[in-house]
Amino acid sequence: MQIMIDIDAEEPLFAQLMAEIKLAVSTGTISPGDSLPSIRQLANDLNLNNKTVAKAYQLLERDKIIATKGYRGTFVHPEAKENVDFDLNAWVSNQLDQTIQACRNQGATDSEIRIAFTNIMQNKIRGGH
Amino acid sequence: MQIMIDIDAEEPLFAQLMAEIKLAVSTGTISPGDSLPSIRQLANDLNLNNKTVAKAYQLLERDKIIATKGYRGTFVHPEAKENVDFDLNAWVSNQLDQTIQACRNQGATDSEIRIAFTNIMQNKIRGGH
DNA sequence: CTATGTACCATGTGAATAAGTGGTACATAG
DNA sequence: CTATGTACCACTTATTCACATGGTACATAG
Repeated sequence: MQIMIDIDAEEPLFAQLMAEIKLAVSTGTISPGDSLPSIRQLANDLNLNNKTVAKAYQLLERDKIIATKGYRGTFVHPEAKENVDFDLNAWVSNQLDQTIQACRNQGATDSEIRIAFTNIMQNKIRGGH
Repeated sequence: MQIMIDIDAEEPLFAQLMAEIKLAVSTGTISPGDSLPSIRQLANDLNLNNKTVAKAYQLLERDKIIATKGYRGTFVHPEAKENVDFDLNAWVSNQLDQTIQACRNQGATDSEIRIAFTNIMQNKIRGGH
């Protein structure tokens, strides 16, 4: 498995790494059960920070592309090949897009939508003021 | 109609003004067909900037609380009393809240939700990278 | 000429956020 | 002791945005 990270790309480093690993899974370069390099090892090889690799690994585990087994290391998830096709971010984008379009159709300003969104994300669903 | 604006309040000035006018409508202080002070006049009386008052007026017109008639001035909308009860911002908040909770339930990170939201608001529903 | 709403231009301020870096520490198990 | 993933802490950098301000200008119609 050879991974190239472009520091100058506008795509975040952790996202690039995620994409590369997903690609490796979908192309069969790595298969379910295969072991992956440790966070520290991969960070060292790619000249990345541990946290950056850890972030990518955490998200990949959430997406059931990989599975960490604590001190035993990290492995490709048994159902990785099925799960690489599901893009959570795309799903989220679709959900949000529908809602936003509905709000716009009701006449809401983008500014108002943004403010409402921010309030919700901060659990400040303020009513009066 | 007496309107008080609190410069030190955390509520934005234009929002305060909107709330005051809505209140005046719902309490009957002003009635459909009544004329409202001009933007410049009200800005002067309340010591606000023209743009701030104009913003409040524009949003109130969108919400069909008031109706501007060009050079003839601004008036309380015929159906103002019915429309003051509908809070577009609250409706937007509800829509967004439901969608966001659904995304969270799918495992999406708040950060991911924010990024997807930002991309959509910028019409950059990027697919690849 | 005056007043209406409206449309541009621009600026400043403050807050929130993403991304990444860095360090320390922990329990686990070989 | 070493290596695993993981959890905290704090910090910098850059971007985006809401809000408010200021000025200029326009067509409209009295």
